[in-house]
Amino acid sequence: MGKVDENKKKKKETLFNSAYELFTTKGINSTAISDIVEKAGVAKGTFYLYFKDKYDIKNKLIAHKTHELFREAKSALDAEHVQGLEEQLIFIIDHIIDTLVENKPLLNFISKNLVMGALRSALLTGESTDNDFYEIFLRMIADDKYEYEHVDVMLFTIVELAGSTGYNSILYQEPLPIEQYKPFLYRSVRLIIDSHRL
Amino acid sequence: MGKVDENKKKKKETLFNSAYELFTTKGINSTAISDIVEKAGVAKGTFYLYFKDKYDIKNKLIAHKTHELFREAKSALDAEHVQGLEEQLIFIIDHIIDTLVENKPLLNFISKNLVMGALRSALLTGESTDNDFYEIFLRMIADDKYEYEHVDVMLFTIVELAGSTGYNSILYQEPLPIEQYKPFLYRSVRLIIDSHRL
Amino acid sequence: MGKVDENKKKKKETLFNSAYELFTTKGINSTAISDIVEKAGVAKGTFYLYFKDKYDIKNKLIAHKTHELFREAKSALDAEHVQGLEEQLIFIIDHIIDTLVENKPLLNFISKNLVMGALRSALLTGESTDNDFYEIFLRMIADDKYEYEHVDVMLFTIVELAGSTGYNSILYQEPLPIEQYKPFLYRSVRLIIDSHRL
Amino acid sequence: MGKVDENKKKKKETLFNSAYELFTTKGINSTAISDIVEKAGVAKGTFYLYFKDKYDIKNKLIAHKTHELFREAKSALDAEHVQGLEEQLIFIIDHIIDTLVENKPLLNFISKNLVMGALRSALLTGESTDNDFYEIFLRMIADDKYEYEHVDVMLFTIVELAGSTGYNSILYQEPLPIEQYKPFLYRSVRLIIDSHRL
DNA sequence: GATGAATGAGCATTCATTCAT
DNA sequence: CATGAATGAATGCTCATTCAT
Repeated sequence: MGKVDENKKKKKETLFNSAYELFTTKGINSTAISDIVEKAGVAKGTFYLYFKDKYDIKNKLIAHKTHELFREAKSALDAEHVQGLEEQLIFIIDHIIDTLVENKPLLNFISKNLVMGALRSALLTGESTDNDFYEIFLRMIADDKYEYEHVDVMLFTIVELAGSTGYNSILYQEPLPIEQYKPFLYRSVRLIIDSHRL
Repeated sequence: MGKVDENKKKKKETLFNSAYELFTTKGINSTAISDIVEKAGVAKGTFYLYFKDKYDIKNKLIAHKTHELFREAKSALDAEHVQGLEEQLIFIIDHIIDTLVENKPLLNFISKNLVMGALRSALLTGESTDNDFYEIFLRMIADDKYEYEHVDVMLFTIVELAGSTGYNSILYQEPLPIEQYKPFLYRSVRLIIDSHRL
Repeated sequence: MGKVDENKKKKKETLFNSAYELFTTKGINSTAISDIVEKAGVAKGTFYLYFKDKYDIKNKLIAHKTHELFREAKSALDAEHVQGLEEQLIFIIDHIIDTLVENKPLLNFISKNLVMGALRSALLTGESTDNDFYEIFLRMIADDKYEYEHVDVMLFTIVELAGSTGYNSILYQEPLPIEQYKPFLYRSVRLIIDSHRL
Repeated sequence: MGKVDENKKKKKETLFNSAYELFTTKGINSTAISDIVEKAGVAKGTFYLYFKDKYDIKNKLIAHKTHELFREAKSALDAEHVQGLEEQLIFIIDHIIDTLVENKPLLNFISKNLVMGALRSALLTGESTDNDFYEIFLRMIADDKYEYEHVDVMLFTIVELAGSTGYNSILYQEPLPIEQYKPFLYRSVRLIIDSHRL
């Protein structure tokens, strides 16, 4: 990669990071492009060299951050030796929840976009195939000792349930703080998995 | 109610309706207060006599519309003679889903705000107590022949699950069109209810 | 007219005058709306209360100024007792040329828009019918002792010829200064009129 | 001409053609230099190696296109054996009108600049002397069997008249479509020529 | 209460021009 | 010669909010 291309990538990343910081602290609506470029230390026009508008960078950020979240959870899972699909899926959910508990601005940012974003992220980012988490999930399911039917429905239901309840529980402690809600959530997740077992 | 008060209420309602129509067709971000007042046929200053700003009217609209949704579902439930908590809750969910299938702009508008909005709506609207659907749900549970523990957690989990999956299924037909997804959703709902039965 | 309406009309006129001054001195392309409002001493938003954009005010200005030019020429004609269509038309042309010689910025501004603008100005301004110069010309022709055919073609040809040659002669002294070119122009005008006489 | 010079000329021509295409389709004001270079497939900086700015290329284009128009008309005239100045001048006007009828974007572009542009084009382009149409016209006049006075005034008047009326008649069909207006125009042209005959 | 003219800060976006490579 | 990334001034336009009537 030439020096110019290196520089370009660096500029884009700086804009990316600046936007993320501002979106999570001030909110998207209150963040002006002039804020982003000022923080990034580049000229206003430069922003438009890399992104179409504020919503372009927002979408790319959400996809990127969601991706990161799953990638980290999967790495952690691979480091341990968790047996059984139920335990594996709950491990991933638990890891993501713990990460978001520590990073509420991030939770607030990706908010309820998490779910569909996650499963579609490969599409959005256009990144390499080994990042396709949907594929990873399917492989995990296939490797389990049990057989499952309607796996896409199963995954969808679990992810939506965890995402939606986790969001409220973490941010508002309603109806319970997340640590107290976890047992209920994981029980429901297990029930849903069981119900798809052949 | 005096003629003046009547007139006042009417103006407020006109603004309410105009805002709703614009929010659902143009989106909230693209709707200006000047659009709302123009459609409502009142002067710009008048808006500020009734609402603080665009987000004030937005929140009140969401609460109002959510309320309406539950009220209609409850009325329909009362018209039939559905026995058993499972059947009753599923009836309500089913009714709301069917309503939203026919009214996608509304779904899009209340979107994922539905859930918390619903349970908190009494707070937001400050309306009369007999509209408190949380109370209504509690009574339904109390009237069932079984006993339940952690009813608030149970309701929360069900509502979040139904809201989150229903939203995607209706609007994007993912992972399945809503009619095909319903059996899976209702099975999960039943499992969650069962797991809270003493 | 209420005080408010009076004020509105005054604001619009101030914007009109400021725009005209700037357009004629700096040119249209180099005149920003912020220049106009600054000169007019009003806020930027006020401009958009009265005009759609820069080109809206430009078109209205051209129509207005062209109108004025013809109105003044006609008034001068009526003050004298000029006999015969040829003499009358040449009087009007001569009066307009003399006015523009004294006001080159105006000539430069309306430039070649003069002609069509003039004959269509009633349409553009939507002003009262007695300003319709096309009608006035037709009446002048009808009142002449001779009969004419294809009067619309005759007027069009004369006006285009006078406008086009006058513009160059006044502004660039090419091929001759206007005072030296006038005899040639008026001879051509007479020939064209004669050729339409029955 | 060396290969480098050839390449240079080619680049300049590509920019020229791209600019013309854009000016005629999008208009000059709406055409950015970045549009021109993109269409030409050269880098932005390259533009500035050949032209000062947008208006530089515009002026050169007008002169070039006008030139072409006259050159083609003269070629066509030479191919036929038209006798008499009147017939010759009308032949040229007629040829140019017919060309512009088929190419309205071009007419729109050179618009009313045609006239002065034509007579001054030798100056603007700085091209070789045998392209000087003014000289060509003078020779045509000298070769006629009649003698003329004030030939510069005569040419100027004819060219302005034809340019100005033709523009409106072709583009707006006002006051008549060009084919119906032609007899009137040519009659006026003949009258003007006659009036300069000694 | 109701109006709507006026405001002017605020913002997105464009684009001619430069200059290091 | 040619490039094209970077610049940042310039500008059109929006819109929430105010306030005199």
